[in-house]
Amino acid sequence: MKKRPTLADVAHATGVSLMTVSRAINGKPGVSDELRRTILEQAKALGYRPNLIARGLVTKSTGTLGLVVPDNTNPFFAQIARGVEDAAYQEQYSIFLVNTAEDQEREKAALDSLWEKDVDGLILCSSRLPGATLEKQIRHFAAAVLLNRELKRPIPHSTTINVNDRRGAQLAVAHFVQHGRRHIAYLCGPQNSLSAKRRLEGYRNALSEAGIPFDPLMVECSAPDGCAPDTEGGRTAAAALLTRKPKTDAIYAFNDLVAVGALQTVEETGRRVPEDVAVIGVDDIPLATIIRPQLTTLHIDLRHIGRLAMRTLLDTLQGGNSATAIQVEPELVVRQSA
Amino acid sequence: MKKRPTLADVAHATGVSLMTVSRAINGKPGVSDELRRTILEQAKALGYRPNLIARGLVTKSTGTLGLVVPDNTNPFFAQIARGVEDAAYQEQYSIFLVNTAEDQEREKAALDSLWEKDVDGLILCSSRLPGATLEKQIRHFAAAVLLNRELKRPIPHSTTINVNDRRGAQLAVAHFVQHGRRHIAYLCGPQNSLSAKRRLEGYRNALSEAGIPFDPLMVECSAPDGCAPDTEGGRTAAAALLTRKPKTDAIYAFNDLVAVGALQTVEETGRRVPEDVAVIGVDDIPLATIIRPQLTTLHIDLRHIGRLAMRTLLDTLQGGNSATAIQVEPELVVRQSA
DNA sequence: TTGTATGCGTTATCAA
DNA sequence: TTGATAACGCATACAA
Repeated sequence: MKKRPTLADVAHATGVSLMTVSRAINGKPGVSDELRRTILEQAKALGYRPNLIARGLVTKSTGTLGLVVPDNTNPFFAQIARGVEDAAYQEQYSIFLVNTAEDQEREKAALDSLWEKDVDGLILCSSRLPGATLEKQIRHFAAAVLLNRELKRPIPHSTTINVNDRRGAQLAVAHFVQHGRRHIAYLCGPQNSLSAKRRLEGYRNALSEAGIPFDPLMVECSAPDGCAPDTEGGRTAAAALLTRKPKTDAIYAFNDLVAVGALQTVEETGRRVPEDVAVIGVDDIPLATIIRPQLTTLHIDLRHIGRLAMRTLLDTLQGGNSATAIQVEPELVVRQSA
Repeated sequence: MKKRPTLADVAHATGVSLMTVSRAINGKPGVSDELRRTILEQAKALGYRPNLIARGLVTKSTGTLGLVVPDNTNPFFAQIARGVEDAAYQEQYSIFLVNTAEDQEREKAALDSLWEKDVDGLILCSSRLPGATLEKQIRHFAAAVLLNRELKRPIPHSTTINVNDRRGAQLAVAHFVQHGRRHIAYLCGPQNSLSAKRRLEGYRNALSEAGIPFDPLMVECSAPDGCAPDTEGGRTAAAALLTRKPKTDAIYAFNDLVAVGALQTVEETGRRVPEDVAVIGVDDIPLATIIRPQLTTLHIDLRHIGRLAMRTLLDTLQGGNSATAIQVEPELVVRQSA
């Protein structure tokens, strides 16, 4: 590894002072065009690159952001991360990626670590931390965006971004009703999941609007104690549901993975999708168009959410953000399963 | 945002010198146990956290690593990233995640940016950079691990980790042959892909070992000019192949996504999997067990590779790594599609 | 065992 | 238009 040249090296090579080089490099006024050109040439020749960590020490701005997700392997967060990273690249920011593995201790450690690294801002997805702890941690950062999390009272310099899950659930159920379905089940998500709760609410609202009584037996959990809401969870949940409620003619699933599991179980029990049982998922992950029949689902533009989070963060950093809570609307994409 | 306390603040609050606090915090000798306790208490009370960026400036070690991938959304890289991040968490390192989007300019920018951020080491996946450029960039880092890339001659302080794709392809083809298949096709990956080339080699070798002549018409590209080797690519490639070579009874696909696309097309043309046409993929992504029939595939423990990359990097950083190239062996997982 | 001086690479501030 | 100096928060080297 070559030792990397510093401002002093460039200054020495050009025969000017350190500050003049600094100004030239940063495009600041106060250097004659002629001199500036020579300096930039020298800098390039030497392969000079500013040491952002040293710069950050004095400017109080490191050009780094923290992105905390439960699991970057989950397509949901992977898409968001990609959106964040794309926007960060454009704005010349670098992002620290940290997984919490749904573990509170690890989440706390992650936030502490990010703080130590002096990041300019934080994007925190699906935080599992209790309100008080969360607020205390958030205050360590100059700006924060909370994805998929609501706050009792707003925290200064922080914004929440949530998907309108109630509306989404209503769209799904309304679609079922419109097509004559009456026995509509909900394969719910983890107990402690915020979006799972909201979707249940929307499901119940839509049911009551359609004049269909709510039946607790039509709700089955796809992620029992500690399990993730994945395809396997969808399979077993659907199996349980279909034996308990054989007349089920529509299934609204917590997410696409669960929906696919349900879809497969439905077919394995000799029913056809969508003729006998219609299925709607949430997220519109790539799998939704891979699977046959293709999945009808609530599309959420996750990359866009990622970019939005990034923009909001930057606005907050620059003092120009007033929004405290943002809602993103899902959109029903009708394909083959419903 | 509260201003964060510094060593000086703790020192002042405790009434000792800055250095004594530094020693106490870092667990270095030279502080009486009594005093150390008091200092640590004060530090905790004030909520002191070391500023790692300032520390890095003097110690020449930032505790950060760069992870560069073409696309963190691709399950292949997502798994690797997760492995890297898990290991990093254990070792108290933080990782910068950067996407290149398969774009050389962006890859170069990513490496420059990482350099500016003064990362201790670099994990670079599937670099698209030409050898000379790559080497020059790599030399900027104290240590580097190159995933899925080979080097003409080794670069100091850097290690390559590659999957034994030739062997993998041979395992797949041998499995086909063993089960009486004779018309074995290969749905290849992108032209410029290293692993695609290696897999083609393995395919040809295995064919010749089995006494089956190589027929170029049995090879179809699943990722024509610029397209990604995904499910859609697998579908169109399989369709083209099956019309040209209707007697095909086995398909070895570049990866699982392509394999799934092929599998679906096979079934849509009225053939059964695996009875009429057997299919084998590569990677063993989650989709492989979701899809029906479940995909027989070459399992690669990507998380393990991520952790391995991390360990190798750390060993190099500590001067205790002699390995210059590591091969990881794939394993054939026989499920339902072959 | 404790403290002081110095420097890491950069920018802000003020002087020339 | 240029340059000298201090400071950012911390650790290394050396002195007390």
